[in-house]
Amino acid sequence: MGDKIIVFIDLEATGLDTSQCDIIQLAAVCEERVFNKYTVPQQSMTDSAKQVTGFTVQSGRLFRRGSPVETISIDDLLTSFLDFLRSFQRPVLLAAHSVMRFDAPVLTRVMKKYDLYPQFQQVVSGFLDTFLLSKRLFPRIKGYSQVSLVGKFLGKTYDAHNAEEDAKMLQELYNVWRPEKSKVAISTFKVDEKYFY
DNA sequence: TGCCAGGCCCTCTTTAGGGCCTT
Repeated sequence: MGDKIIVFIDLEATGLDTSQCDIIQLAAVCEERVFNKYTVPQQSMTDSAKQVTGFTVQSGRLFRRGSPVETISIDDLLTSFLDFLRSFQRPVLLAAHSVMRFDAPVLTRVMKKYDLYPQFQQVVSGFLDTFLLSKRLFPRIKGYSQVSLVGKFLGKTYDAHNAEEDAKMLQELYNVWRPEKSKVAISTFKVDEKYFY
């Protein structure tokens, strides 16, 4: 249980329904190392997802705020993500804001769909939910959205809903918080918890 | 199998329920 590697992740998707949404962008950050890939979703985006993320699909191409974005297949995206995680040479903890509500169920479902879940389980030891963690660390503050936490603790605004920026900001927040191990442990969940499909 | 977090805060509360937060 010594020092686990924490990889901060974020994903943008076609909507909030974890049982069926498609991944559009997946980013992961660990210290100076960065993973960031995009893929064209198979299904249309919800109106609110379009509004929030700024992504659009036109003629099978992905755009963010009107600019074209380089994409790869979802299969390649997932495979290269696993390669990135494996490069740390030990099981990693995936940290994201509300990971238990959103990122973990989506990743679990999609990994299973592409028969990559055994590999995923092999390299990922668990999930750290920074939303739950922030509420334990700072029980009396007003808002716990990532944007408000970044504003409060880092004193800055940023390109929210760009997965890479979100993941980087999350790492910065964590480094500023320097949470006790016990509070981290309480906000950490095993990969194969039964509520993931 | 069947279930879809989860713990704290607020309030039209304490014999409880809904919102937060994530796209």
